Amino acid sequence: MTRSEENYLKTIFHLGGGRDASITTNAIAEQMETKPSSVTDMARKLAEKGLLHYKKYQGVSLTDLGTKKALSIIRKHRLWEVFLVEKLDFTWDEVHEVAEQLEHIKSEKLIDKLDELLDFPKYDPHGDPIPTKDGKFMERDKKLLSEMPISASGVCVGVKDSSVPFLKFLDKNKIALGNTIKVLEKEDFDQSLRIQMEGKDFRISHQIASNLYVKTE
Amino acid sequence: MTRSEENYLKTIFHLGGGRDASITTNAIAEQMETKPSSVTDMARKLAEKGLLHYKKYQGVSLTDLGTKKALSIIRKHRLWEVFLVEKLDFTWDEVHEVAEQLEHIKSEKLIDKLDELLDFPKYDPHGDPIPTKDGKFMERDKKLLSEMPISASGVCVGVKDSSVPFLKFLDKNKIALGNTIKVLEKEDFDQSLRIQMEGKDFRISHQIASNLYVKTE
DNA sequence: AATTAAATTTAGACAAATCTAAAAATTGAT
DNA sequence: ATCAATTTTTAGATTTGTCTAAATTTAATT
Ligand SMILES: [Mn+2]
Ligand SMILES: [Mn+2]
Ligand SMILES: [Mn+2]
Ligand SMILES: [Mn+2]
Repeated sequence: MTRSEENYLKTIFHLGGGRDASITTNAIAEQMETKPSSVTDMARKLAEKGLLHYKKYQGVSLTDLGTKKALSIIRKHRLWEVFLVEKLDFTWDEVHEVAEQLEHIKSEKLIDKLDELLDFPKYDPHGDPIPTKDGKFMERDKKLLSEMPISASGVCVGVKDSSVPFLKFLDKNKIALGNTIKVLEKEDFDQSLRIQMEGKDFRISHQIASNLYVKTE
Repeated sequence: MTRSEENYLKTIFHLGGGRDASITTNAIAEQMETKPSSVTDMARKLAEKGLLHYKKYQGVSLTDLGTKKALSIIRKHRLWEVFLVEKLDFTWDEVHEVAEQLEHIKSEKLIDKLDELLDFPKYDPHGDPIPTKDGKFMERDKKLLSEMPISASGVCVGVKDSSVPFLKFLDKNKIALGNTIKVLEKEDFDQSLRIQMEGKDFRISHQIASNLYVKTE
C-alpha cells in the first residue's frame, strides 16, 4: 500500500466508515484537503484492491480488510505519539505532525518492539485508545465534561478537539489528562462551568467543556 | 526535498562525490538500481536546485549545500540504526532496511531528541561514524584486519561489507565489534589468517579479514 | 412530475519519477 | 587522426496521484 492509499483508509475510518455507514466523496475530500474528483479515482482503486465497498454515487465504506489496514495505521500513529511524549519529551501538541509521517514506516518488528519499549500502552497522549496488534479496539467509557451533572466528579481522560491551539490552551491553564474534575456550578446564560480541579476552582467556557472527555464511574 | 532526491544525494556522497571527484551517471545508476537516463534527469533537477555540480557528460559532484543535506540524511540513518539496536533489540543485520525508511522523516526536534536519548553516540552499529548536527564527520583511525602485520593486535571497530549475509556470518562466529584480535599467523598460500580472539584461536579467510576494520593505535 | 440545486463522476491535463529506444558525445585503440 | 565501443543524453511513453472543467446522477423544491 502506498502512503496515499493508507491516508485514505485512515480518513475513511475516522469518518465512521468502519461500520455500515457509507461515507460521501465530499466528506473525504474536505477532510483530506483534496478534490472530490481525486477521491473518486482513489475510491475506485481501493475498491479494486478489496479495501473499500464502493458503488458509483453511493459513497464508500471499509471492507473487513480495509478496516484491518486502517486500524493498523492508527495503531502505529498512536504508538509513535506515545513514544514521542514518553521517550523524547515532546509535548502533546507537537506529536501529531511527526506521527503522520512515522505511521507509514513499514516494519512489523519495529512496531511490536516499540509497543514493548513503551510497556504496551492502552491510550495515546490525547486519550485515544491504541488498537491491539489484532485490531481490537478498547473504547473507554467516557463522557463530555459539558454533559456532567452538577456536583458530579470524574477524571479527565481525553480531548475531543486535539488541535494545537486547544492543547496549548489546556497546558496554559494546567488542565491535563489524569486530573480530577468536579462540576461546582453550571451557568444557564452561557453554559459555562465552574469546576474544581487540583485544589483550585475556576470557570471554563462551554466550548472548552464540550471538548474534554471525563471518566465518571 | 523528496525522498528520491534525498536518496540520490546520499548515494552520490557514498560514491565519493563529496569532494572534488566527479561521479559518473552509470555508477549512480548501478548503485541505485535504476537506469542512467533516470540519473541524468535527476542530476539536472538537483543541479537546478543548487545541490549538485553538473555539466553534461562530465558527471556530478555535491555542492556544499548538497554535502550538507547528504550528511544530514546519513546522520539520521545512523542514529536510527543505533536506536533500533540499543532500544528495540534489533540485530545489526536488521537495521539498515528500516533505517532506509526512517532517515526520511522530517523533524529536526525528533532527531535532536533521539540523539540525546541515545546519549550522543559517535558510531553506528556497523562502526560507521555519525555526523554531528553541523555536519562534522569524525572518521576513525582504522585499518583492515588483512593489512595488519603478524603478532599485532587491535580492537574490531567496524565492517567494510555490511551486507546481511556477512553480518550474520560474523554473529555465527562470535565476531563482534569491541573484540580484541591478535594476528597469530598469515598463510602465504591463500592469505588466510590465524587469529586469537576472546581466548579462542582460529582461522579466517582473506575475504573475511579484508572486510573487518581494526583499530590499532 | 418537472425543475433546480448539489453532489459525483468523467474527460483531459499535469508534475514527478521512472522506463525504452534512439541519438549524440566521449573514450581509447588502432 | 580515425573509427569503434562505451557512456551519456534526448525523445517519447508510462504510472501515480492530483487538478479543472464539463457532464451526469441524485436530491430537494416547487
Ligand atoms: Mn494524532
Ligand atoms: Mn493522538
Ligand atoms: Mn545502514
Ligand atoms: Mn550502518
